[in-house]
Amino acid sequence: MSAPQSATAPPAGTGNPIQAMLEAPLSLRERKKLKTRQTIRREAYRLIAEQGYENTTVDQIAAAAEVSPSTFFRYFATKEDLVLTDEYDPAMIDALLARPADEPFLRSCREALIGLLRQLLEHEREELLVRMRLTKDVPALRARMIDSGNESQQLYLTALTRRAGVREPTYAMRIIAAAIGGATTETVLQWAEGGGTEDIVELVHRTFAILEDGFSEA
Amino acid sequence: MSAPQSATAPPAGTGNPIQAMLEAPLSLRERKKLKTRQTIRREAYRLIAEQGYENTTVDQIAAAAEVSPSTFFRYFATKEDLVLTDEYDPAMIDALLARPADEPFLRSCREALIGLLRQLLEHEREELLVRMRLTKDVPALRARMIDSGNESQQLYLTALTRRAGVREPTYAMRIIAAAIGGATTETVLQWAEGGGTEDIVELVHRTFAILEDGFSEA
DNA sequence: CTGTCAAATGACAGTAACTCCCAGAATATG
DNA sequence: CATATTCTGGGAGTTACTGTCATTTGACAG
Repeated sequence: MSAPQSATAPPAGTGNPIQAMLEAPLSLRERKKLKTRQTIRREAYRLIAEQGYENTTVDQIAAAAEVSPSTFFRYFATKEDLVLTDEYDPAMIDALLARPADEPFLRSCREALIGLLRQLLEHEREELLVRMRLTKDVPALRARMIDSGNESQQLYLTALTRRAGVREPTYAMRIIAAAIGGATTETVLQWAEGGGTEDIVELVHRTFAILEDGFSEA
Repeated sequence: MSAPQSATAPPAGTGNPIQAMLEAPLSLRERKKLKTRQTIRREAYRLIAEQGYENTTVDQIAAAAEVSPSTFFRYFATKEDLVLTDEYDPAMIDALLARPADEPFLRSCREALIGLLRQLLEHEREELLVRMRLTKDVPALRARMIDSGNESQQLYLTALTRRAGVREPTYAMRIIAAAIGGATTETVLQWAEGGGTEDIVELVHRTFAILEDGFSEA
């Protein structure tokens, strides 16, 4: 292992919430942890690409990353978390709340989503695609992905509630959040199924157009 | 176990898809299987009510139902299936396709859903409530419930596709199915959360009203 | 550089959901 | 009654995950 090049701070960030974490001055310990995490994930993706998700065991991944199985679970609570852990949710809420309060909610959602996707595409397009494709194909992952816990639905609901300045969401808010959540999740999955060749911004526009006109197309 | 009353056909059905299964002439073997299945499920629900879902093991359930663990898995592929297996999906598709083809799709969905719910409420209101409450509370269940595999989304998509008389669903169909699926799932869960005290038909009407007017309420 | 404390790791044992296989029992069939 | 088919129980094995404890590693003070 090479020696650390002193503990001075790296260059300042760009405001990208994902990069921000990488730019903070990290202690040796933190750097090691980050490195371990990345190694585990990288090796996992490699093995999964070779053998498939179900055929790849945690033990194999741990061995490939040269950590003990115990350590694996200290970094990822479950095997599914390897693929599903999402660092963007807070960013999405911020983006939503940053929109003007008098803008129609559907438009706020559309613009926030597009903004976030643009950032993601720029920095981790490939990883995003792999993850989405796995999410679509592996039942266990698909199930947990759509679970309201870490899912868009909860996120839209939070934004709606805060924007209205109330504590408890109304019935209408819940339904709206559920519908938009379902539609946007499906949008991203569709993009992944097409191999990422389609323009996702264009897809998002189509999705929200459908929602806005009350499904009159069907 | 009481003797079968000869192998002649029982009285004709009422059109209820659930009763229909119970009315078919069953061989001894079939009747035993059905009974075993019911026993397992009943004992499982009892234990889960006492101890919670996670604290109840398959071995306990098997013991209570007086079958071997092997047999349990022959009847329910996974522990989750105990709660999640749905016999109504085909009925829902039929109900959807039975609506006039020129009716707006949203209205078809609403009416089909209401019709199905009315039947369910009449015959198994309590079981439905318990299941929905579990589905809302246990993360693993909530996740799989919302999974497109056995979920309304897939079901709406099928109906939309067949009605349009095409093979492959269009992009718009997928988005519409996802949105309606999300909204209706949330509707039923909300009903369950309220303990079933609210009028679910009324909730369904509210949900579809929101969808129809393009979320202008938010 | 040294000693001390907290955090990270690895080894181990254990649990629970599931799978596979095989022998024997129950049911269907002629 | 005889035979074929299906169902069941038992046992052995795999895998994801949990908890505990001793050892190691990095952080920090003097």
